[in-house]
Amino acid sequence: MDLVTRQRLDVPARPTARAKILAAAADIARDVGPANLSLDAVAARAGVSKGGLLYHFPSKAELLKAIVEDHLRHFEEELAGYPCLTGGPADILRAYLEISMVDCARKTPPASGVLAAIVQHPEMMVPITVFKRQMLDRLKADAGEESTALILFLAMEGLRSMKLFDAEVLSAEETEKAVEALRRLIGCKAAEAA
Amino acid sequence: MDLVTRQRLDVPARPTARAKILAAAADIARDVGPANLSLDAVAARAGVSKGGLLYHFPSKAELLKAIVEDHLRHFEEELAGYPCLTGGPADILRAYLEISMVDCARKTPPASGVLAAIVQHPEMMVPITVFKRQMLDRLKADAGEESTALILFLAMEGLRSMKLFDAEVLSAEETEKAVEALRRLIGCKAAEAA
DNA sequence: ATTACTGTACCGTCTGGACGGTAATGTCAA
DNA sequence: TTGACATTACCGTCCAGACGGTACAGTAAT
Repeated sequence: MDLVTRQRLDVPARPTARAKILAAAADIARDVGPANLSLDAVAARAGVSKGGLLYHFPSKAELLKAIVEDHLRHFEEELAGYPCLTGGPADILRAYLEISMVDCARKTPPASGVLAAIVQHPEMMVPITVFKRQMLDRLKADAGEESTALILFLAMEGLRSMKLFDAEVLSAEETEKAVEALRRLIGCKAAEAA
Repeated sequence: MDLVTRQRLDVPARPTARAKILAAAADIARDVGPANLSLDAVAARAGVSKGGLLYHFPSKAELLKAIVEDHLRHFEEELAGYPCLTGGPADILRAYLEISMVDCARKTPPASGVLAAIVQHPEMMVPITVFKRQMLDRLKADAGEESTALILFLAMEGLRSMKLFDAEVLSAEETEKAVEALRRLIGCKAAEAA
């Protein structure tokens, strides 16, 4: 079984190396700024040699691509694994809201790594844009009113961008209040539809 | 020569060089990715030599700082210059919403330059964060309900981040619908307060 | 022996920015 | 008026260092 197949099947023989490198990249990006991410620094932080790093990721672009793909896959998985309690409408709205929140609350977000990928290779924004678009479509299909989906989506994107830039503009209380308001918005519209 | 450009920037007697450099930086950042902004490229695009560039901005960091400051100042000026029609409550909410929209609709947004500054020197996020926080406080003070200000703020941040990354997720119609919904939200709450 | 890696040494390129010019535009005293 | 010097605005070259990536020798397990 070669490396590529194993990665695809999610069955790493030594799961530590790849995962450690990805985590290290996010850390470094956060520390020195997403534009100043260097392979040397990532290798050092991950506890592997540069040769080792380049064995797993044959180029910097590949590493950054992997970060983006991991990020997207992870979000998708969490969303798919979210327990749909009611089975009724607005379930996806709710799941999206809650998953986005835990995603934002994560202590070491891989977001800085994603940011590094985007600013160094703008074309890596494409899969992210596609993902977001599909997400919005799902929200729209699930929402009673289009505007509900739009507002929820935009507000979550706002919250996400804040985390992305490490800008703690909203206090924890304010964030909670905003989420509460959005929950009300979703619930209200769902009740209308029912 | 360029009267329009000169008027947009306030004081300088010979504003051409400085303004051209700032504009060139935004263009280059957009073209090659915010992380790959180089002084050589900026100088070439601006039609000045590298020495000339470094005369106006003694270091790359100074150039990036100037981009951020210009951006913030510009937004603040537009907001201050917005005609307050009613003189009543929710005026700032409305002005913030409309100014944000024209700011987003701008054909050549300097946003890529700002992004370049942030990702190369994360500490440059600080003044932006402060600005956003003050903005939010003003919105909260003007809003009848706190949640209204929060939702509006977050949604606008979401829209802004979309433009920042050149991700056209929402169509023009969807954007308009979202803005309409937000206008309704503001108007409704203002009427309640009155 | 092969596979699956690690570690090191090195190379070419790019980049920030230091530096030494230079031409035009004041500024001011004689 | 003029010559002497100062300042402003800019040019073009050079260089040390950092970076991405390659080459290759080594190793431990299968």
